[in-house]
Amino acid sequence: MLQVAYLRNHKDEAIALLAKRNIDASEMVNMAIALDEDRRAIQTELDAIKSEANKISKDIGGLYKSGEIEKANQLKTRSAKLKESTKILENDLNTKKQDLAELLYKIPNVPNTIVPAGNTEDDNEEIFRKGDVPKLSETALPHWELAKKYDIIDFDLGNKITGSGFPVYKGQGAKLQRALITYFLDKNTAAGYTEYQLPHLVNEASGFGTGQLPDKEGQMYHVTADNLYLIPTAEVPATNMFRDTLLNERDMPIKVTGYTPCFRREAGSYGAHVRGLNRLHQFDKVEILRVEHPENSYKALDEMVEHVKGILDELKLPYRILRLCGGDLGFTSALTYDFEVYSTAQRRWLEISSVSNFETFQANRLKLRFKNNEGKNEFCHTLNGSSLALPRVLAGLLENYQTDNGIKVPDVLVPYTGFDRIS
RNA sequence: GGAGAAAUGGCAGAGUGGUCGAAUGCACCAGUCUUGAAAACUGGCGAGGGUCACACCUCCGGGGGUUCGAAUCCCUCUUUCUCCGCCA
Repeated sequence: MLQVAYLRNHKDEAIALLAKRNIDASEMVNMAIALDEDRRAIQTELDAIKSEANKISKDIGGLYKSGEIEKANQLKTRSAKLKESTKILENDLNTKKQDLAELLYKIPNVPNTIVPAGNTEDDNEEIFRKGDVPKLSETALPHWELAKKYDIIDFDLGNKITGSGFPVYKGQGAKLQRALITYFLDKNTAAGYTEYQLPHLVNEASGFGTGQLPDKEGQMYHVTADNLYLIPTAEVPATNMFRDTLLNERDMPIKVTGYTPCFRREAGSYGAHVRGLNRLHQFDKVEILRVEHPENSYKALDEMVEHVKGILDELKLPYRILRLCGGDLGFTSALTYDFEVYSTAQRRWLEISSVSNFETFQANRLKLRFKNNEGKNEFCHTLNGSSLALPRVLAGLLENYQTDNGIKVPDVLVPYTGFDRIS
C-alpha cells in the first residue's frame, strides 16, 4: 500500500500518475489525507490524557510509600475518570485507523512516469521483439492437438481426477516439464539467485503481505479448515520470507529463485482462450525475486528483463516484450514488462513472464525495511518476475518446434531431457 | 492427538506489580591509536506515532482482563522446544 506521508507530500503527483490507470484517485487520496489528519488530532488528544494518567500513577506510588493513603485515594478517583475518557477516544482512534487502512488497500500503486497511458492490453507498448516465426506446414497443429497426438499431456485424465484446468503430464511430456524446471532453476542460480523450496500453502498474513488479500480473495483456493491459501504464485511465500524484517544496507541485493506449482481459481474465464495449456488452475512456475535498495531497483528491473531474454534466446522461441500500460498494470506494480511467446498455431501471443518493480508498495505492507547509512529505517524495494511460467512455454515449444517427424527438443534442453525429439 | 516448558531490542539473554523501554554480551555507527587493517579504549545505538525540534504517547508473541499502576498476575489464541502416541 501507499504511504500516507507520500500522499500528503506528493498529492498532485500521485493523482496525476494514478490517472494513467484510468482512475480518478483524487477522492480517495483526499479522503486518506483527511482521515490521517483526523487520526493525528485524536492521537494528540489521547496522548495528553494518557500523559496525565501516567503522571498520577507515579504520584500514587509516591504517596503510598510516604503513607498518605487519603491523598492517594483522591488521585485514584481522578485516574478512573481519565480512563473513561480514554476509552471513547481509543475507539474513535481505532475506527479512523481502520478506515484509513481499508482505504489505502483500495488505492493501487502509483505507476512509474514511463508507464504508457491506456485502457487495455492493446495499449501496451512493444519495446522489443526477437526470433523468427517458423513457417509451419499446412498440417501444423495447436499444442493441445500435439499433446494428444504424441500422448504427452492428458487433459481428460485431469478432468476425471480433479476437473478442468488440471492437466496430467505423461511420459516425455512429464520429462520435458521436469527438464524445463531444472533448466530454469540452473539459469537463475547461475545468475546469482539463491534457490529456495517454499511452502505451497500460506496463511492469511502472507496473503495480505503481498496484496492478494483482501482484494483478490476469490482468485485463491482457500483451505477453510486450517484457514490457509494455496499459493497463486511463488511470489507470495518468497516475498513473505521478508515480512517484518529490518535489513542492513549491505544485505542487499537479495536474489531469490524458487519453483512451485501455482493454483488459481480463474473464476469467470472461459472460451477459446483457455483451451489447452493457455489458462490452467494448476501450473508450474519458476520465479525470481529481488529485494533492493531504492536507488538500485530500476537497474535491477533491467537486469531481470535481460536475464529472461537470455533464457528465451537460448530456447530460440519467437518472443516480444511489452511495457504494460496503466490500464493493464497490476494493482501492486509501478512498472511491469510482460514477455510473450508466439503461439504459431494459434496465431497469437501468450504471456509467459511478467517482471515488475513494486517499489515500496509491498514493502510497506510487509514492513520490510533497511537501516540506511544515516541510521534511519527506510522501506526496501521489491521486484519479481517469472523465469519462467511453464505451460505457455511448453505450448510455444510444442507448436514452434513441431515437424512432420515429431517435435524437436531445443538443443539447450537435450542434456536435461535425455532425448532430442518427442515422437 | 496427550503432558510439560517457553516466547523480551538486529541476534543472544537478564528482569516476577511502581524512575523498566528494559541489565549484560554480540553486532552496528562515530572517535582515539595505527602507514592501513585488526585488537584495545571512549562514546553512541530498539521500533512506531507525534513535533520545525523537543515534550509526549504506544510497543516485552497476538487478543482480552485484574490494578491508580503490568514485561511481571489472570484468561485466551498462536508459535517453538522436550517427553509420549501416531505416521510419510
